[in-house]
Amino acid sequence: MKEGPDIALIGSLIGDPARANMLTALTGGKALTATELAGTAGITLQTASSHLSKLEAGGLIAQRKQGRHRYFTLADDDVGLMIEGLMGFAAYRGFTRHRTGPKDPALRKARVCYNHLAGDYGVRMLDSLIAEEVISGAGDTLHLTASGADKMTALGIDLAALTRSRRPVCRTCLDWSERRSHLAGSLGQALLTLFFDKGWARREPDSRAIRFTDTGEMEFAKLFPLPAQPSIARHHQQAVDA
Amino acid sequence: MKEGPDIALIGSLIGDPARANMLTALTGGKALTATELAGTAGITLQTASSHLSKLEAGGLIAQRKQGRHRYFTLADDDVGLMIEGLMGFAAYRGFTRHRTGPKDPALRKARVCYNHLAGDYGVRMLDSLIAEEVISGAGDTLHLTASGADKMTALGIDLAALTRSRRPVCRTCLDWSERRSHLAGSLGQALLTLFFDKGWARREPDSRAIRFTDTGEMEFAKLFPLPAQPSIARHHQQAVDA
DNA sequence: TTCATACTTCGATCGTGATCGAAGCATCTC
DNA sequence: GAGATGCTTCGATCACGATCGAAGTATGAA
Repeated sequence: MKEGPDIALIGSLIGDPARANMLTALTGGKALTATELAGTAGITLQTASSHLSKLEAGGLIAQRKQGRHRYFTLADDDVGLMIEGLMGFAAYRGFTRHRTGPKDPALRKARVCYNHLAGDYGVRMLDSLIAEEVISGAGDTLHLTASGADKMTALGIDLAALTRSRRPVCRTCLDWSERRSHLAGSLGQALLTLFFDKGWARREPDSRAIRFTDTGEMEFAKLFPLPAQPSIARHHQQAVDA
Repeated sequence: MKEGPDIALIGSLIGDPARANMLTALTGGKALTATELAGTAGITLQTASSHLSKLEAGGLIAQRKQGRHRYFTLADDDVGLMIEGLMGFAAYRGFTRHRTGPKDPALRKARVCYNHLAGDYGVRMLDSLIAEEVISGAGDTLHLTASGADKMTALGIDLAALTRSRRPVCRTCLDWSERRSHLAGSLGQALLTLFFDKGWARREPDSRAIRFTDTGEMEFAKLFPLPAQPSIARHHQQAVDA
């Protein structure tokens, strides 16, 4: 017995409601202060401080001092993917937090997943990128094609900078609302940043939801057309049925 | 705040060491009795019973009465994938359970992941299946090709039976030791069953490890040849580096 | 310097949940 | 039937950890 890695440690870190709320908030991608996190979790600053030090000791979050503030973020992409994965599992089981709020449709349409685009739009974007052969790959191994690299450069994305880091350029991330993959990795991050920079989309205040502007919707539809007759329809159906 | 699904519930279920041990044991795929699970977790039968009812209420496990025994299994494939995913995260963070046991190399080579093959051999098998165009697909959407269906049928796999169920035929499952995907879904299960039925491999007693026989090794290498010059080498490197 | 803000540490309280003994129920064997 | 085995339920204990008040430290503002 006692085989394999220890999942109880991570489970217990996530298992506390206050910590889970903080982690969920941090999945929004913005760096938050201890006071802000205490507010979202509904606890005092002292208690929050205790939780935050535990999360940091567990390697789930990182902090950055800036003046008299301490900004907390998720430790890295992996933590974001792991939490988004758990959310997918929980959502599928119906473990929603009591009422599904009014913001729910907006979250399902488009939201921030740590640092990249998730929700219906996120899944559509990856589908389109694959259909247009910007990205190719089988299984979980994705990579940019030569023509895809040209397209991304034309969009104004500095591919050299992306490949310079040690992070993977293209990764899949399981979407909790769609139960299909969207694009993560440094390219996924760069694309979301592009949307913000071009003014095509902006974050809803105090939410993970992303609202596209009218021109943003148009440009998105133009850049990421849906395949007319998706060859993956059969599998998609299975994924929904499963 | 309070957006999205509730991950604290699942976290707290997994967060208890006794429950985590039971779930890990059940990831071996075999149905286990309450007494056996109590043994692996190192607790009395009464305590185990309490934990098991909680896990069942949370939808993570299912039980099946058989005479005076109650056999427990993971509720479905999704639970297995979720736990294997957490293990991958935990292993990568170095959250191993104190000493990495002597069985560790065997586990990394080949093991049962709920109902399909995992470890180095599992990853190699999926790589080969994709390289040989038995399975195709981009991102996380995998499906059998026409020629692949013929090959599987020739092996003695009843594809009609696989597609009859509502489960997906091909799925990816993140491997905690390799940090890459292997094949899950009903086809993944059917292939592992085939190895056992043909006598090519057998389970180590009281372990998730799988030991291939000499002929099993040969047949496996013949059936699932490695691509000579893997086109995915670049991405693989990234995944390892990340 | 003085005050305010942001956060941590200490210490005490308190509740929840893990644990196990004992008793009860179901099923199989003889 | 009697006895044994497998498991659940009840009840009590007990420890750990979540919580917050109070005090202490660091940084910025006046």
